[in-house]
Amino acid sequence: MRFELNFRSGKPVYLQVVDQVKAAVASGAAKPGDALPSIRPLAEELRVNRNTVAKAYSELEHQGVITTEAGRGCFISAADSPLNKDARLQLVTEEMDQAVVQAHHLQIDRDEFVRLAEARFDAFALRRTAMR
Amino acid sequence: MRFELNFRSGKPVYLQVVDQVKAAVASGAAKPGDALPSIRPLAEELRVNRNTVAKAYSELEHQGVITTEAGRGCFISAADSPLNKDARLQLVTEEMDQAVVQAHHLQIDRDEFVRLAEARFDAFALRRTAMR
Amino acid sequence: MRFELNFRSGKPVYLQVVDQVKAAVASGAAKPGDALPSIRPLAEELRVNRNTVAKAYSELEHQGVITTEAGRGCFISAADSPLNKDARLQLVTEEMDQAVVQAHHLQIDRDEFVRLAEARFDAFALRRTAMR
Amino acid sequence: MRFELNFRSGKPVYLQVVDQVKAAVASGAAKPGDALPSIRPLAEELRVNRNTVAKAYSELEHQGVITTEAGRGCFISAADSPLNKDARLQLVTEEMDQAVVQAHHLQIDRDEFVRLAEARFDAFALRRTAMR
DNA sequence: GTGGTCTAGACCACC
DNA sequence: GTGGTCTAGACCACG
Repeated sequence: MRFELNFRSGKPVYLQVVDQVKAAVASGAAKPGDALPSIRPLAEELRVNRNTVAKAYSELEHQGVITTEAGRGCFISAADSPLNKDARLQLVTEEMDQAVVQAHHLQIDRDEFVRLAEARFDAFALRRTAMR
Repeated sequence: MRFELNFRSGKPVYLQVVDQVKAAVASGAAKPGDALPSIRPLAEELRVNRNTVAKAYSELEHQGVITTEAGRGCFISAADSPLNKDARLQLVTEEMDQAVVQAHHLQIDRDEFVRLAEARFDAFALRRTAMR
Repeated sequence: MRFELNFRSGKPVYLQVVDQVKAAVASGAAKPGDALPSIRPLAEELRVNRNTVAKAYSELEHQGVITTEAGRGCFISAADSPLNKDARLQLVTEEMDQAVVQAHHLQIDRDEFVRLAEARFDAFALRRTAMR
Repeated sequence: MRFELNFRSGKPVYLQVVDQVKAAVASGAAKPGDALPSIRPLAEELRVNRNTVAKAYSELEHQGVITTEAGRGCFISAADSPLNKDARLQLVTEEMDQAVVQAHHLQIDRDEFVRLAEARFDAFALRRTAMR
């Protein structure tokens, strides 16, 4: 599982982690029983404080998304069925709408906007394969 | 103009107001010249402090979305960002990246993502012309 | 960095701080990368509320003069305004007009005024190179 | 006596009037015994509230710069000797420095800055002759 | 320790 | 009535 953090978005980092784990579960990419990265290495990789990762995991446990087993690690709990395609598209649509709104205020036209969508998607895909 | 606040999302309240005003403008629900709700009554309606609404409006003014006239009120301004092209693209890229991250975690593929970008851009453009 | 506040000038305190930081940068006394005083100690030293200093720093960040890193501090940023040329000229024009008004009321003629513009611009440029 | 107001400077309007009257006295352009415009017409001309002009005049009276004679009007009091040239240049220099600082942050070069000084001085001079 | 958000309530400038 | 500035003091996110 890979996390993408944006330190400038104003959204608390621990919530970004929470939301990304929940998204992975919702899509079926993370399945019940899968292990999450342990706190210390993940904190180092993300360059955030251990407390921040711990808070995210604690919140996830509180929401019933994961269970922590002392000394062993954190695991995805037996969870709700993953969301169907429409529901997942709906969640991405909410993010996309934010980008559309920003584009309107900054006078970015349709061509540029679509080119940007392609370019950024490809840039992320490339980074992922490169890290394998 | 109707606002929907979520006090438990972790997203700052003033930013929720900012985003909702920007969305209203981008969707054509608010047009240049329209008056925004006055700070004090809106704060009461939303059950937040006056300063919180003031901070949202101040941020909107910094972003060039509204203009405030002391003693008169706040108004939607004619869209015309004073930022240069690079800065504008950079800001839209940041929003787009959030959608890309969400798409990856929810296993939305490239084709669907680009189709979504086109569809949402067109949806907003259509609503704006319909409101005219 | 030393600040001189005048509480009876009618000029908002936070704007006095903003202008003095900008002046320090323009004169070379503060260089890109330099840390600004932390908000709390500075507020104490200036005998103003913490929020007032925070507002000044927030304004400076909006203007691109500094960058703030939550939990670390505030730093002078590399000068590179994201505004387009028209907007930049417009802002300088507003400052220049205040000098012109003052000059007219104090009966400074055109030649003296232009010589003053050259002399002060050069004085700042010289100080910046000397501080390097 | 002509006033130039800047509603966007953040400086209270009444203080702008106060400072401009004091500048005219300091330069010798306004002499003891000279009448100031009466409150109501001036407020109309400047498009500000009568209270704002009244407050400026009250402040000037408090500072001993003018005297008001009920039913007759406001007059420059017997005043300090007007400032000499150097002192007046010093006052304009303070304003000019603000413009230089702004120019530095907005990457306006020397040529543009000097051209701007000439252009704005001429623009004001032109407006004044046109209104005669 | 750093900066960020929010509240409660004061006073000011302006219409 | 409008928005703007400032204070005092709380809690949060982060290192």
